[in-house]
Amino acid sequence: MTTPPEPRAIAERELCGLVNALAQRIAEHIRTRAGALGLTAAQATALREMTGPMTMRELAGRMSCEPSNATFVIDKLEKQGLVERRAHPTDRRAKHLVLTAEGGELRERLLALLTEGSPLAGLAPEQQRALQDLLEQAIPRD
Amino acid sequence: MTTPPEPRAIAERELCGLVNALAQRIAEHIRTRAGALGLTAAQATALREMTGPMTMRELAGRMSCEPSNATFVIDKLEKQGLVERRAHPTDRRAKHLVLTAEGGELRERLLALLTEGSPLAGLAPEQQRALQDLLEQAIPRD
DNA sequence: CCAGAATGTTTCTAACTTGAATGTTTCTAG
DNA sequence: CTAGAAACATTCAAGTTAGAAACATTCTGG
Repeated sequence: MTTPPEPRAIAERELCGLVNALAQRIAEHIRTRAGALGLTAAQATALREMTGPMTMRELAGRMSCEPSNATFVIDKLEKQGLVERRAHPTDRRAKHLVLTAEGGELRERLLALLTEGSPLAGLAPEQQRALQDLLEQAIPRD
Repeated sequence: MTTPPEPRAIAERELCGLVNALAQRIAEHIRTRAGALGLTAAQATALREMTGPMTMRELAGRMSCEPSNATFVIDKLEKQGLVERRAHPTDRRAKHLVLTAEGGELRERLLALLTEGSPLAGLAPEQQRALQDLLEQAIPRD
């Protein structure tokens, strides 16, 4: 009587737990690999997402974190000489983040480390594609 | 030339980002709903996972966090009179976590809040099932 | 042109999380 | 039995995160 069996909601809760569990596994994987390069997990994630010049806000979006946190992380990377904050070409409010030569090189090494022993290795390629489709549908368009 | 096109690895990286993005959405959803009840996200997650009496370590596993963090979170819930730390029936090293009457009541209200407006609402029931299958396969058995 | 709203970034604080070290209890091999 | 290894929980210190407040710049409607 206290629990009107609502299997729909229960399944959704379990699903939330699973998503979080996998995210944690991924985070831990990144932590260990990044540690081998003297980076924290957040720094590695930032480096991973730096596919090209971008703004602080864009990086924060890619990292799924708050802009204030991106500031904190980029501070560290800049201090290590891996990233530069340049003036944005068209918007003086914004900063243009650019990888230094050293940063680009470290990024390549990081990406190589991250691909081996991935937490997603348990899924076949077409399953990964299916997972990607589902996740993209679950996440509302920006 | 700097990037020998490795589409397989690139797709895996994108997937990691998507998993993390969804986990963040779920966390934010929990944060806001929990806030309405005077709980933090971690406290709400703990309450959500308290499906019955369990040990500290088991709760940590369900929350996908370290045991030391579970100690911290349960401290707060206990101080609010929502959970009790009792002696474990068979193992004197372990604690037996039990919801108080008040805790059980608040848990029901929380679960009701969490189900409405879920970040997973964008998926049809059979898609949620498919997602669950994929995640369970991706996460290695305990 | 101008005032106000909106946006990009940073600062600051409070809270959260991890990881290592510690104390207690249980298990196991000799 | 009993000594050492292993497991449960906690404490503590250090690092990470979100959120609100503040500053500078850009956008928009009058």
